[in-house]
Amino acid sequence: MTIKDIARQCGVSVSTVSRVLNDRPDVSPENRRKVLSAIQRSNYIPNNTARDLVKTKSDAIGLVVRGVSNPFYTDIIRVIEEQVTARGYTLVMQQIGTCDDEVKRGAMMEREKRLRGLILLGGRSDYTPQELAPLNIPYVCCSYDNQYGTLPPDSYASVSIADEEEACRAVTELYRCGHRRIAALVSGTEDRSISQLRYQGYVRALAAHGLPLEQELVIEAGSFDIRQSYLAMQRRLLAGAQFTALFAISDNMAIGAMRALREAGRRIPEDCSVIAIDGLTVSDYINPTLTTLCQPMEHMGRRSVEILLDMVEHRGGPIRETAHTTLRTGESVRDIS
Amino acid sequence: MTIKDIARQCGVSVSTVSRVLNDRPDVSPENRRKVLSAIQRSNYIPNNTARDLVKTKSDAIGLVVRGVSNPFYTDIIRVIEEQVTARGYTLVMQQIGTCDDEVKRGAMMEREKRLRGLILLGGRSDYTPQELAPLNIPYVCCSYDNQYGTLPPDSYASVSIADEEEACRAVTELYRCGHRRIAALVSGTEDRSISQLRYQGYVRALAAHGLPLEQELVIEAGSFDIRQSYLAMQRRLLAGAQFTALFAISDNMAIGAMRALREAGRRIPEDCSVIAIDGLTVSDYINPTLTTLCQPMEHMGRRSVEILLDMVEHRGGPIRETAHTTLRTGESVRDIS
DNA sequence: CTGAAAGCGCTAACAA
DNA sequence: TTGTTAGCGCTTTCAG
Repeated sequence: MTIKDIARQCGVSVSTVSRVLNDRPDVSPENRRKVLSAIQRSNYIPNNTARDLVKTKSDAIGLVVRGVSNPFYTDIIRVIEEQVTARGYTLVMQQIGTCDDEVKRGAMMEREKRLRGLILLGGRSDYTPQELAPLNIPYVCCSYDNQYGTLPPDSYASVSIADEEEACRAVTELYRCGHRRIAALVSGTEDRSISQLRYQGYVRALAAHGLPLEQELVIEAGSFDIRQSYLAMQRRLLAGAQFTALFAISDNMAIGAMRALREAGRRIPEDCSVIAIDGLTVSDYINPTLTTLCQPMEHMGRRSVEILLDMVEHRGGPIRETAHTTLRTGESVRDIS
Repeated sequence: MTIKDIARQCGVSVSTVSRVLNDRPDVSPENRRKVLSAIQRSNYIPNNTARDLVKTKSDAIGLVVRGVSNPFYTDIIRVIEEQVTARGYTLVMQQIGTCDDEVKRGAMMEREKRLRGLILLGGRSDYTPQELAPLNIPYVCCSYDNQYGTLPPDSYASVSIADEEEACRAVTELYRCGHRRIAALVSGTEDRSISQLRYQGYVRALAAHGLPLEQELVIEAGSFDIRQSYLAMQRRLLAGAQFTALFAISDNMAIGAMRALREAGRRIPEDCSVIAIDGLTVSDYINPTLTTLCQPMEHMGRRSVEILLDMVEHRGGPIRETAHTTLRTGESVRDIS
């Protein structure tokens, strides 16, 4: 079933059919009606491939997700998919491991799939202009920024929270509750990702409140994985680390650590308070419910798509947007002041 | 940069270039070398759109995910994406709400994106041949079967666990531990989805052990949502339901219910044991860790892709495969016998 | 308002 | 082993 068949059925030319297909005004009402009903009747759907070919562009938006197992992304992906589809584009998603290069992958997709735009969900925060050069299409960094890189600030688009600041806020919240020995659970302290940023927020908060930075209280899991977090915390507890509160850079990691704390006989929040950043749905149901700074995932996903399509459709340039978190108070933090 | 440019550069015809592009044997070593180096040099990448058009088929595999927020799917999606990409195809994913029609959506995608095959992740279990008729490409049902439908058993492919049987096994496990008043938390008892299947496993187990089926102990959340599960359980507890154990049809729902139990002052597992089906990663870290029948998600995702591509590449027909769960013993079930 | 015809970039006969 | 050429299904001038 092609445009030709429809044309024949209606006794008009393919151009006329094409016109009604593309909602052009220059078609007589009568012909439009005829064509429309023929399309309906024969269940015809235009061949996108042919369309893309002649228009020398596709309707594909790429999504490269880094660090797949991260449940934080699930909701954002949903929103992105929804928005992209709603705006008439097609989402092509690829997931990559934490060690892969999202830019290289994005550039490959750009050419192979003739992408119109690219969303990078999670990634490194230290791009150089050279690294990004292979990307010839608009892109937006979702949920991270380029804090450590050398991209000119107005040359790229991003939607993220102020990681350092929010981490500082989380730690300050613990401080406000009287905690003075506050541990931090991070992926890495110098991995050039949000882990480092949030770690620095922790460092800044300690400094701001006149607390010493102790290596004993910095726990590196080496990844954002729940199991690695569990194991790292277990090791550190075995080593006898003493603290009354824990700041975890992500909900998922907090959940892993909480099991280790529990197993070591440390009650939460009686013996140890826990606060995190992300705001996973499940965090509000675990025992105890987790106090966390919720990222506005819905908003972030939507804005990423909006900003990207604005660029794709030449309605706007690269915008860097900072979203704000909301404190969701759970049962995991105790005021000991 | 097109195939023509390359041809001109090398002083050969487009067909020759096309031949080396497609790794055909009938090209002289010299020409092949020339073309290859020209391609390299000019950083040329073939236009997939044009390829797809002439071959009247694409390299796209569709994935329709129903019930987006279900964390159970996250891992499977990852595996599916990995496998599909590894085999040289492109994954096009669309998520739909629980009320949307996955077949209709799949059929649309088939035509718009010229899909080669389709994976349906989650869906109804009561398709009729008429409903599936719009689908003219191979498809496989992942994580569910067509128990309630009228599709000829050898006409469709699926990879799933034996939901009813596994549910029966879960409930029997509770029975074995001495429980006699066992509640069930389901989405719906007659929703023609895995919820109904697992509910029937519950019913069968009760019958097998001579226990009465009591309406008071059947809790319908109306969805697979964690919050709805929490609220449903809360309502039922308020109504004064008495039971010593709970069988939840999914981990996610169990987690929601556990909070309600906790808040009602019922300790797990001392006052109420909980068992579920799915085996989410997070379930092994919550407090108490959840006893659950783990679905082999990795395996199921991989097999779905394998079976689908076997059909797409005409290497095999529709296969229905049943995977088996593994009991992961957590702390949520207590032996009271 | 309508139709004929020229491509979009590529593949695959078919001929040479 | 090569090149020529006819499409794949659609959009878009350009005439009428």
